[in-house]
Amino acid sequence: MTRNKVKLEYIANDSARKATFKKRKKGLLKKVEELTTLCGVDACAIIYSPYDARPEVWPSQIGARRVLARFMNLSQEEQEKKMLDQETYLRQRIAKASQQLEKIRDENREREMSELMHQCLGGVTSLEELSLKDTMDLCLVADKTLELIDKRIEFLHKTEEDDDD
Amino acid sequence: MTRNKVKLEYIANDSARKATFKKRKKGLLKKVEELTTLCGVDACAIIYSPYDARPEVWPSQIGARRVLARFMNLSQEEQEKKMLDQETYLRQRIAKASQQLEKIRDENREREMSELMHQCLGGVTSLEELSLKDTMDLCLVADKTLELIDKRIEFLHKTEEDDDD
DNA sequence: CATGCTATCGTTAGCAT
DNA sequence: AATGCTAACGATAGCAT
Repeated sequence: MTRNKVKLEYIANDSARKATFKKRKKGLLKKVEELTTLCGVDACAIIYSPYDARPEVWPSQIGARRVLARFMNLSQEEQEKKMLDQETYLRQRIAKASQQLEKIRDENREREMSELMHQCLGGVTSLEELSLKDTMDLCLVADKTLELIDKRIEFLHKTEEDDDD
Repeated sequence: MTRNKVKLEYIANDSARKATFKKRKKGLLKKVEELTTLCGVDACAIIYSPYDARPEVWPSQIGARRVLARFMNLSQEEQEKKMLDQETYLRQRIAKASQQLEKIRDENREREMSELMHQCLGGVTSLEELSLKDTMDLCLVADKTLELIDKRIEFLHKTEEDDDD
């Protein structure tokens, strides 16, 4: 069941597409209902499909028209400002994923350099074998480590003073 | 985490409500995007909230307007026919749940009578102790059981004939 | 073709940072 | 407040009837 991750693309098979449509339409309307109930916001949904002459509308003809009236009254320019269109939406998701990737790369780089530093200290690796970039990044990690050691020393001194009191 | 099932009602706490709104709005837009992509249907969503002056709109100003134009052009009467309003939606869900309940009750009743029949056959219970309704239902179960036995006998006879061939 | 089932996957409430 | 995390919950794809 649901063995292969569903690809997000048009379902070619007619009956499978209709079945998925019915299920997901139902799920979507439920979500809209929950959102408006839980958060007290005004929303509507309109879904056109080849399976019905009329669109599916939520929450009701009246409710939808009220929301739409608000929407249609906004000037076109005003709307464009806050509008989250599909391209913007996808760009935001890509940007976020890229950020996460970079963060993970940075973390990995730091771990590498930390390991390298310990290898150098243990004499397994020699500084002469390293590229310029590796040497520089190694310096950063070494600096960080020194800072940590300084803080530790300071803490231990403070503890000693407290003991004297 | 999510210890107590979320009650479907307005969230009184301001910050919790806002947090839930942001999360669910995002999830909802994703669902709309998926539905249109997978099933090739025309849809839009518009969500007003107290957190933004402008509504959240999907898929875009142009796309939403195209769907809305279709919708607004329908006569009011035509719309009412196919409209699934909130009350109808809830009534359908209640009706379905009631059906399931009744089905389960029937099944339980049949199990009860089956047990009762075996008790009677074993002499644990006497037919004199039973109400009219119980007796009648017991008859139904007994009839069913007899049918099963007849079928089994028929099957065994057939098997015997086959052995003779 | 519609409906029901359920393993699997996606969503999110509550918490931590 | 906003963001990230994750256990728990809900939605649903594929199948059976």
